[in-house]
Amino acid sequence: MQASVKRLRRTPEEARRLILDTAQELIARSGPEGLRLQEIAAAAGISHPLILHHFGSREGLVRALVQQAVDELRDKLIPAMGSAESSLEQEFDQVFDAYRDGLAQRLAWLATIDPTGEAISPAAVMRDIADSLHARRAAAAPAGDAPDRADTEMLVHLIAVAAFGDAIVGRRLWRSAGLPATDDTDGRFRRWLAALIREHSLR
Amino acid sequence: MQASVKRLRRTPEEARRLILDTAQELIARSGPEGLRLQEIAAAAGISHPLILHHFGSREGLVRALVQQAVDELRDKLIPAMGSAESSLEQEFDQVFDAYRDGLAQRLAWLATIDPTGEAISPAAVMRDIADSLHARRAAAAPAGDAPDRADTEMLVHLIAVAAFGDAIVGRRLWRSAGLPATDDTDGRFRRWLAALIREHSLR
DNA sequence: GGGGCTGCTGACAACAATGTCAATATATGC
DNA sequence: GCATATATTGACATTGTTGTCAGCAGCCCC
Repeated sequence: MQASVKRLRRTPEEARRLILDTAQELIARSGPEGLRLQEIAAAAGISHPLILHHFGSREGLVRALVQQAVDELRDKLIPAMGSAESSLEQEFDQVFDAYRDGLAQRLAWLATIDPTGEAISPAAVMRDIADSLHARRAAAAPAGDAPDRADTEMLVHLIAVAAFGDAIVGRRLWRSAGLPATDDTDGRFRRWLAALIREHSLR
Repeated sequence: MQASVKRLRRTPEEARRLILDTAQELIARSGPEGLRLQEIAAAAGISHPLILHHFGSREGLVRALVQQAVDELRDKLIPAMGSAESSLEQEFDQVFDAYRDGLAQRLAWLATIDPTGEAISPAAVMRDIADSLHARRAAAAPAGDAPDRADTEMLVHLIAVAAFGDAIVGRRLWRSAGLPATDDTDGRFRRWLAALIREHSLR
């Protein structure tokens, strides 16, 4: 009666991709707290030992997940803050939007798993970004009045931590301030911050 | 042989306090991921059913934990940002330090447990803080040039999200920027941000 | 000092989670 | 076609975790 379903055979890369993507969807929906192999397997339409086959253990899967989150952030942040053409406001939208779809939550999860930050190699993402931005600021500045390199580093840090914090507790804080937790409020904050930065850059 | 140890009998408040405090220590040390009733009980020197007796279920304990984290943040933030006497730099130190000892991690944990922010009542902490700060700014401003209320709200939001984000991913970002992840770097960032705010407030 | 309220515990129940293993199916190379 | 490699699975083992329950033990009150 039941037509025996043909068993799929993926390449290892496809299988790993499928598992990681499904796990991320589940995390984005209900948080990393209740991440179970069975649940991932059911959502992906596979059996749970397959996950162990490809990642060795649950911990191996978690490592791959956080590593992917870090990579994803890097791949979004570099084009967002590195492009020379877009306006500051557009850049801010890109940076703030980079944390959407649960990426900020995954990074926060990483922070609770690995508080010291030793397990995951940070790479030199922030340095690259600071380099790029500093070159632009130097080019835009009037001759003989190049901005301080340290100033640029602080600026990059501020934007990074503010966007991250906003993604995680922003909406909560707006409600606590009596303001509507809407896209409009989010946008007003971004524009206000952009204006603050611009005002600072112009001295 | 074994002298039968006298069994302690606490008041319900004492018992709850003991359990919550030990749980927080464990979270601060190894993250909320591996928070087990048995483990808390062992660390507190009690039996694990006692936790269930006082909190009903594991979920009840978690609710109490996050509620306490929110309360703790409020109790630290209001005096930090509300005091009229201290300098901006001192205020910043207080705000940034408020997130120490794993409080930021606990709040991030709350964010992953309750992403929408409905479960925990936010109270009007941010509004109170904004009120207080706005009154100060209005008093300090020259007559007829009162600062915008919306501007103060944005400012409070910026400081809150930046301090929060810095507490969680700050050290990681500094390393990624090629800077030392030390108290000195933290302090330089705080002072830089204070200068930025001051510069803005003065128009 | 005796009785009752209830904080507290040990033992157990029930279940869920990760991990193991032998067996099967599918693609690839010859 | 046949053999080999390995992705995949069902069944099972093991361990750990939450939750239940009956009974013990301090403390208060009379």
